[in-house]
Amino acid sequence: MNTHDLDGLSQRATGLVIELSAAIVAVTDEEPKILLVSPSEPAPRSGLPAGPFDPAGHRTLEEGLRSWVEEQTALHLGYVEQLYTFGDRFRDPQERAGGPRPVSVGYVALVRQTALKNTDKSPGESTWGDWYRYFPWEDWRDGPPALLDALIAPRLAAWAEAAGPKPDKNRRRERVNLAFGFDGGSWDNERVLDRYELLYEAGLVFEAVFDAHRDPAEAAAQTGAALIKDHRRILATAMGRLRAKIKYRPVIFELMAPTFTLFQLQRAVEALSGGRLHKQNFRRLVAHEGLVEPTGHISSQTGGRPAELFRFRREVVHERPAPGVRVAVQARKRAG
Amino acid sequence: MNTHDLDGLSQRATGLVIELSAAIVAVTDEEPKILLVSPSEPAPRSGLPAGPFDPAGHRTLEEGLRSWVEEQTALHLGYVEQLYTFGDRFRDPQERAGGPRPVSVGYVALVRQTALKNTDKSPGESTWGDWYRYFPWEDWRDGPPALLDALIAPRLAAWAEAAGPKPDKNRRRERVNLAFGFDGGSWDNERVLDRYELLYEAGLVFEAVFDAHRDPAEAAAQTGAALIKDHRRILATAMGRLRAKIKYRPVIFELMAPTFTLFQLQRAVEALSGGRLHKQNFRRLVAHEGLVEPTGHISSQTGGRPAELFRFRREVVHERPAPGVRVAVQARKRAG
DNA sequence: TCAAAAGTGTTATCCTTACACCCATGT
DNA sequence: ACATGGGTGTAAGGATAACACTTTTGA
Repeated sequence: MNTHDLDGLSQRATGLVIELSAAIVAVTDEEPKILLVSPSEPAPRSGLPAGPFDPAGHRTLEEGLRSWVEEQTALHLGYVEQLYTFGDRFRDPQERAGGPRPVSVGYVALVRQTALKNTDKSPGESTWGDWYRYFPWEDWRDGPPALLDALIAPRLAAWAEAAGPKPDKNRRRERVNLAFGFDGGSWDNERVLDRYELLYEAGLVFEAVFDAHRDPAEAAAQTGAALIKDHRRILATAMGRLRAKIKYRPVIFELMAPTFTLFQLQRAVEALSGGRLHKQNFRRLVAHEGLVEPTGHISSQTGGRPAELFRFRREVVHERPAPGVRVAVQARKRAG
Repeated sequence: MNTHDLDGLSQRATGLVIELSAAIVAVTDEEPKILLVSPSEPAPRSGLPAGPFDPAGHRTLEEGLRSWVEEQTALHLGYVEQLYTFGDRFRDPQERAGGPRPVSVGYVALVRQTALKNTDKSPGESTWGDWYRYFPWEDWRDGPPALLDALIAPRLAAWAEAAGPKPDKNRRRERVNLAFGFDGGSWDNERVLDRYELLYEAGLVFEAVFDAHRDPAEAAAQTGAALIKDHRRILATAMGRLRAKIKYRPVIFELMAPTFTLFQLQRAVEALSGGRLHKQNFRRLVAHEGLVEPTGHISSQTGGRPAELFRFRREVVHERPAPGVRVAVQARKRAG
């Protein structure tokens, strides 16, 4: 999945191609995972499952996406949601080399842990990767990531104060403080894209260095692993959207096995949210909101006292206007 | 602005064109307005400002949109947000006639009331229209619209119960009840798109009849005024997004003059939300959230006791994680 | 004088958050 | 015994929604 594949196709003539890309998310062993494909080309980086939209063959954009994913990963998608359409010039180096102008429509899809096993032996080279590998600064489950104060804060400060008119400096500083909660502000776990875009603009992610054809040695300043094209941007959008959405739609259950303990559910929410939740209140909350119902069965695989297994109560969508795990991630105010 | 314009352009060869469309919203005299252009073609319907994305000339999608809007309406856009990308086959009748496959990227833009006057005499044929003209069932400010019980409910029920396997019927009935709050459910003012899509699928909006090349006499069942192509769908998306967004982002102030009374602000929120708010609580809320600050000036144009003029407190975005007019539209439980 | 809108005060209720504490299992 | 996770009770504080009521203007 690479713009090279398109040379010679009719899209060439127009200089315009729509690429459909999917961030496919699962939660396994309490860790958030993302499905990746490794292009056969000698590319050093992997990417999301993706493929060009076929105006003649695809009835809708989403259908086109589903067929590409099925072809590349032998995975059948359930929940799929469109995220955003990116069309910035030169996010794909192929474009400078005379390739077509890529416009990419990003999607997020959720699959169950059980589906994961089935596709371990999938065709092609698709693999599951830890999504925090690409955004280490987004994982606050063990407290504020050291990376933030050690590397990101000073680098972004330097970028914000760089040469230029004063209003520009102020605006940059403002954006940094807002997105990262640096100057007394608080960390908003939904602003994943804002943060990634700032790091990109400041040249602190590999993609930025690469896209600008600057010295790859600068990649030493690299924060997180890179993906091809603007796939990491799509992944950031997916993360932000999911973190927002679990609060008012029961999407988390798309990631769970048919039955689960409340603790497993909590871990899954924490995995996406990137923070810890208050156990007792979490349990009361999901019960109170009518999101789950007991199955009567017991799991003894807990490592402690056996736990009751629950299932998702589908009826909840009729009872409440916005059913979701409306949990406040435990406040850990950053120092300074 | 019409796919005809594209014939002969390079896009022709590919059968693919990206159309950029904007729902430009303002609030004047307490009424929500939408900017429309009337194509010079002998089309019976008007549409949103729109134009094709130019891969060679436009640096980003949003920049392309802005340049088309400025060209067509002489209006400079401030706040702009991308909504969704639609690519369903045959939403544009031109496509059946051998035209290129249109993929449209929809945007919503907000402009101030003051900007409105400046463009009354704009070039081209752009005019402001009442947005509830296109969605009469969305305006609950004077109570539940009669249209709902009189026309929409029975027609949708008939559609849901139409021939087909039982699971399909159930699913259709479910969707209708959820979207319109018919069966004891409540009206969620954000589900604008869900409702429009159902009406479209059920053949109850003009566009559906027209697109399917069915007897235009059926347009008698028309609910709301029609727009060209899928522009009404984009407008529905814009409405839903705005109604959601005013609750957690201070976007409403993009529509207000620099200073305003609290009642004007309330009316603007009501105009978008389509419902009434509790006056006393609204005032306390915006004050309490720190969204506004008094200017010290007084307006006597109120029709009653003179009111203090307020302005938006920009600093609020630093103080709260999600500043917005988090108001509950006054509950008017539907009968039945 | 009356209608219309600006404002203030008060209360009951619900939700959130935090803390304390006991229960059952495996090692 | 103790670590780990399951599970219950309760109380303080804040936000919300619904009232009632007074004030100030223009027609």
